[in-house]
This record gives sequence, C-alpha cells and structure tokens, in this order.
Amino acid sequence: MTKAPAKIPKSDKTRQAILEAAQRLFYERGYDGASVRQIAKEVPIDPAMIMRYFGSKEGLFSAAVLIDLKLPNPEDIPQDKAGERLVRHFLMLWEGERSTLGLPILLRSAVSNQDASDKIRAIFEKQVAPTIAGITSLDDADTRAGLIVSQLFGLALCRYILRLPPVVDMTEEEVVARIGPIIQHHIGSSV
Amino acid sequence: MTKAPAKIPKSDKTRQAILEAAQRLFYERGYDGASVRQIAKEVPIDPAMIMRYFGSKEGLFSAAVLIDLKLPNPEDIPQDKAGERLVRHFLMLWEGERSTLGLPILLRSAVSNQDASDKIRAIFEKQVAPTIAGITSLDDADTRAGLIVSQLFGLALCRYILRLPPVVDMTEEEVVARIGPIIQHHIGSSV
DNA sequence: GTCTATAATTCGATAGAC
DNA sequence: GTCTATCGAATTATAGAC
Repeated sequence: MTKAPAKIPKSDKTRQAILEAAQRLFYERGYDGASVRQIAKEVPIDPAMIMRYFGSKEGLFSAAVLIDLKLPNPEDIPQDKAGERLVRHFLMLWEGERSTLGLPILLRSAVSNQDASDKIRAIFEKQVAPTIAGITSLDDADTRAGLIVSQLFGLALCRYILRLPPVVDMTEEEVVARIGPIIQHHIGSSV
Repeated sequence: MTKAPAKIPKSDKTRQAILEAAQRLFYERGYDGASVRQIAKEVPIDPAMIMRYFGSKEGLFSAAVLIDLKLPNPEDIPQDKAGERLVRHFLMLWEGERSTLGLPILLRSAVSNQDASDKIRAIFEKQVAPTIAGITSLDDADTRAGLIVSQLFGLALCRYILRLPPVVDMTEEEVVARIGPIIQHHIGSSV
C-alpha cells in the first residue's frame, strides 16, 4: 500500500503559481529569453524559491513543459478526414488552454536551446510519427510525418511567431481549407 | 564628379573580417545567442573595435544581414515549373555561399528578437510577395505567398534547426519532388 | 587605428538568517 | 518555508591612453 503521491504534498499553491507564470513567460520569450527573476517577479515570489522548488532553471523548464500532444487515436480518424482533423488539432494546441502550451513553448525555445530541440525530436518520434503511421497505409510513413510536421510548424512560425500579415489574417476555417488538403495529400489520398 | 564610394575606403580588411565572423556566428546562434565578444575573439580583434566600426551590436547585425534573396525575375519562370524553381532557390539560400546567408540568420534570430522579425516581414512584403504576384495569375496572391512561405520556412525549421531525422535525411532531389508540387499547387496550377 | 580598463546591468545559483 | 544578501560570470557599451 503506497501511502500517496510520494513527495509532492508540500505547499502546492505557490508551486502551481510558479509553473503558470513560467509557462506564460517561456511561451512568450522562449527558454533563453525568460529569466528566473522575471518569472519570480510575476508570481510574485522570491527568485530563490524557484531554485528551491525546481533545483535549477532547467528543472523549472522541464516541469513547465507538458509534452502530451493529446493526439487523437488513429482508429478514431476517418482516413479521408485526417488532414482536416490534424490541422484543427494543431490550431487548438496553439490557441487553446494553458495545459496544451507545451509545444509552442518548445518551438520558441528550440531555436536557441539544445535541450528544447532534443525534446521536440523525442516528441516527434514517440507521438507524431506513430500517429501518422497509424493513419496512412503507405510505406514511408516517417518521411510523410516529417513533411506534415514541416507544414504545420511552418504555419505556426509564420502565424504566431513571425506574424506575417497574410498568414495572421486567415481565419481558422481558411487555414483548415488551405492546409488541410496538403496534410491529406501527404497522408496518401488524392489532393 | 563624385570622388569615390563616399566614406568606406578606410581599413576595409578588418571590417570585412568582422562581417564574415559575425555572419557565421549569427547564422549558428542567432542574434541573442552570439555576443560581440565571441565574434571579436574569432576574428581575432578587440571587441571595442566592433563598436567603433558598427556603433552597436544592432549596427553590426544590420550590416551582416544582407537581405537580397536574389529571387529570379517572374518573367523568367515558366509558370508550370515555378514550384520546382522556388524550392531549388530556397535550398540554395540555406546551403549556399555566405553572401546568401541573410535569411537563415534572420530566421534564427527572429524567434527571440523583435527587429529580426520586423525585417523578415519587410522582406516578405518587398521581395517575396511581389515575386509570387508576378508568377500567379490568380487573385489572392498575398495569401498564396504567405502559404508558400509557411511551407518553405517550415521545411527550413525542421531540416536545419530542429533537425528532425526524416526531414534531414531527404536528398535535395527528394525535397524538390515532395515540396515542389505543393508550392506549385499554391501558385495555382494543378497538383 | 588599436588597445586597456572599466562602468552599468543582468544572469543563474548559493549561503544562511529567521 | 520564505527571505536578504551576495557571489561569479557574462553581457553591451564607453572613456581614454598610446
């Protein structure tokens, strides 16, 4: 009979407040751009507490970045609607609730941070590639998954980070209408 | 009779050496990741000289980032080959000579730096959008240009920065074969 | 034209009082 | 459990000697 969740029943409230502030700042500025002191000031709390709770900035980052993309089960996706479904899911990851902000945080951090890009590769390997492989019936599923991620990450880059006006101005439905068929094409159906 | 190029006939050699070192480090680490001191150490030269020549880190960055994409003239591109041509040109920008490294530098810097993303938007508006508008005969050329850039930047992100294995492993010809038709599709022809 | 020295910040991390 | 104080290193930028 294990007593309970091991060791976490301490002072959970401030810990959670730290995590939420960290998620927001890491989301806006990336790993290198957000400092421990800035995060502490937003809580507000003393910077030393962050070190005490999470050990280091790296520890805080790992705790703040939840990496479950919550991708739908391949069997639940009709193959001819997969492109649309994946685009909608991806938009939700970027514009949705805080609990799904892990991928945006990682993408913003990965350009200048080695650990962040390592984590993205791990997510690709463990979550994205298997899902694509489960949807398509064709052979080179890994390459197809890479092409799909290229298109979706490029969309996120131009829409949320670079903020290119024509890409920002598209409505969600326009994005689905324009990008969905491309994803569908990579999966293997007709255009 | 203007005498000569105004004011630059000073000590051009070190200035050029500084620029080349700056381009390499900005290319590898982005604006925030590359420091003036690191650049100076690579030349090698005293960090103060960089400030003397370029005024500030911002000034050095502006001088190092040449922003001529050397896009081909729209009239020289057969419309049914435009997708292939643009993909090859884009790959050349990333894997080519130093003089074309401006865009990679900007992309690496833009994630964490406001000025860099401003410059990317300016390049999009002044170089990319007009070129696409000159190729396609359809109406919403700006949106199409945005979609094309989304795809090409996403490719660069996954291939050169995140280094996702399936995207890295593609040969140049595979990239052209896979991405070219998508660009062609955005321009307006058949798939 | 090139350099030394240093100012003024900011960073992550630590030590220790209470 | 929370804080003050501080360390050591790194940053951009400036002042001024030679």
